[in-house]
Amino acid sequence: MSEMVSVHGWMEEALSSQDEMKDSSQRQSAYDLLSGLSHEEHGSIDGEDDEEEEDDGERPKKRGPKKKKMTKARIERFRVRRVKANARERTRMHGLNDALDNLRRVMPCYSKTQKLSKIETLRLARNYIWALSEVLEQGQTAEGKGFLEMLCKGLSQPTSNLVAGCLQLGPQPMFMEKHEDKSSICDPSLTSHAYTYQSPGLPSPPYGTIEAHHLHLKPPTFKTVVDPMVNHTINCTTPPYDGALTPPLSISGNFSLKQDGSPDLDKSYAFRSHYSSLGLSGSHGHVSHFQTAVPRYEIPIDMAYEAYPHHAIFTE
DNA sequence: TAGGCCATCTGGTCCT
DNA sequence: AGGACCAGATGGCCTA
Repeated sequence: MSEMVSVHGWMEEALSSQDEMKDSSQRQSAYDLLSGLSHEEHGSIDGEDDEEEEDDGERPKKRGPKKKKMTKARIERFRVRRVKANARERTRMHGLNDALDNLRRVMPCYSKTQKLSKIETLRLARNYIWALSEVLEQGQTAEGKGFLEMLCKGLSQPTSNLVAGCLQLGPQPMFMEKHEDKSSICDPSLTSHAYTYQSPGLPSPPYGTIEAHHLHLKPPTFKTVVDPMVNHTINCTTPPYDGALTPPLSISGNFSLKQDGSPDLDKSYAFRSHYSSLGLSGSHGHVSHFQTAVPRYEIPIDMAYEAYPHHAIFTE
């Protein structure tokens, strides 16, 4: 790798006189122009090819076929080959990035302005597949704590918050208990964020901000799920949704409770609620109340959850 | 300023 | 010989 360093050093030196080349394509062509020759090739131009040197006792003689002398034509061929290889590699990486973008679009949450990093996209994709498999195989619902936990497993806190925000749920206490640091703040600005789709609390850095029209909540698109709780079939196939998103619900909004405390799934199917402008008013009141009541949210996380089990999205 | 993320260049390896 | 793929290095950009 020292060779590579020297190559880069050589190129950088050559490039240093071209300060204005900020544009990557410009820089790329400069690289291509200047880097047509590898370190070794470069050395060979002047007939200093190691392979052809006499053994001076300091360097062991290398095995293998002797290298051909670098003629001008050969140098040119190498240069052209290197330039072409660079272009192919760029194209290949662009293809890879396009594929990643496509993957991002089918993730449970998608934002043009707040793109998941590559690694987080892959992790979330894995979790999403896993979570949906669980839904199919074990008849779980694609909503709520369990589903969210599966989605967020192994994700960074910002990504977890993003997913939670998109699904309008906060990471739950049990989920949080996995983390050692419980002294960190609970940040209902996340809830505020969820309400307004702006990003004071959600994982803005390093990803930027979320805007409502950029958020694209993508519910799972499996065909039907038999919900054991209500023993009827829910049609979960949701058409692509491009319209404005409705403000999210609080947890209590998403999971309305019957009078006996059991979840009223007829009223609380998360994704369905998501596309409805109805049923929001109740939760709005709660969220707003919470926000005004606890302006800075410097509460230990378990305390906060006890106090506001239904209204907060807690950060790690 | 450090750290995360990214695009790009590069040389090595494998395959056709 | 040349293309695809890969991983290391590097520098730029952005944010805390």
